[in-house]
Amino acid sequence: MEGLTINEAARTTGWSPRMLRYVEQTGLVSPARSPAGYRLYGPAQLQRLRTLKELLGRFELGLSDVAFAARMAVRPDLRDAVEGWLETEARRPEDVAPGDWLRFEQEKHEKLLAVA
Amino acid sequence: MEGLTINEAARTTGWSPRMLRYVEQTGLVSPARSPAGYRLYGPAQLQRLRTLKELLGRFELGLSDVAFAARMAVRPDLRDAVEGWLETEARRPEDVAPGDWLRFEQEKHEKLLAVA
DNA sequence: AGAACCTTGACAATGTCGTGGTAAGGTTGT
DNA sequence: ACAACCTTACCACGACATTGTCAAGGTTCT
Repeated sequence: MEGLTINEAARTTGWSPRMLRYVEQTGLVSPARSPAGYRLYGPAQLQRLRTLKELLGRFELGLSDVAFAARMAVRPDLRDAVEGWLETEARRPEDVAPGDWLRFEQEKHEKLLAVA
Repeated sequence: MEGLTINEAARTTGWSPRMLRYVEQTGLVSPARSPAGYRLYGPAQLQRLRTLKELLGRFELGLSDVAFAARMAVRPDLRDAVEGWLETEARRPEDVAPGDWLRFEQEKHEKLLAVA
């Protein structure tokens, strides 16, 4: 029995057993399994669970937010598309010649979405 | 009346008027206003609305996902904390000496969360 | 002035998220 | 064998996300 079982892990991380299963379901922290199927949390998982809790509390995030970030981290096409869309938001008309900036935006969006 | 009113914008973008108000509420696309308070969508907003629709459909995203990405784009502390947490996920024990890697993770998380 | 817009606000239906339970059944340590 | 675990699979509830629709009232165009 290499590692803590779910109730032990719950006690040392502050999550409930129920939530540990839910966190696993989101794909954010997945423990190993014993031959009989018991969840076995190692030091790495325990640490990740604690810091995850910190992260969520500090910024008022939901698990789904972090799960979405994870999805972006693993899929460059997603990330590029989202960040590309967001980049145009900050851009101001003053940055570009009066007649050009709209066409610029348009082509940029088209390119980004076409590639993705 | 510089720009399209909400129903006109709805027709050319594929969003419903109701959803255009909702999108505005999420902060993702905010039209200008006429002196009387009418929403006026310019070419830039229309383009952003169309590409936003594309983006959501192509990757099965919700507005809240993109809103969260926008929040990260605007707050480096949030972004760094989330990405820092995620980075450890990909890392394998083999990358580091057997006794060191856990301490390494631990310190990394502590630093990241302390700074944020 | 009257039709055809626009505004905000509210109520409603459906769906997902975050959590907690509970039940039926397998595993483990003494 | 028996207590104390564990597993999966459900039901449930409140909060939020996504849409629609309707009402009361202001604006615009002809």
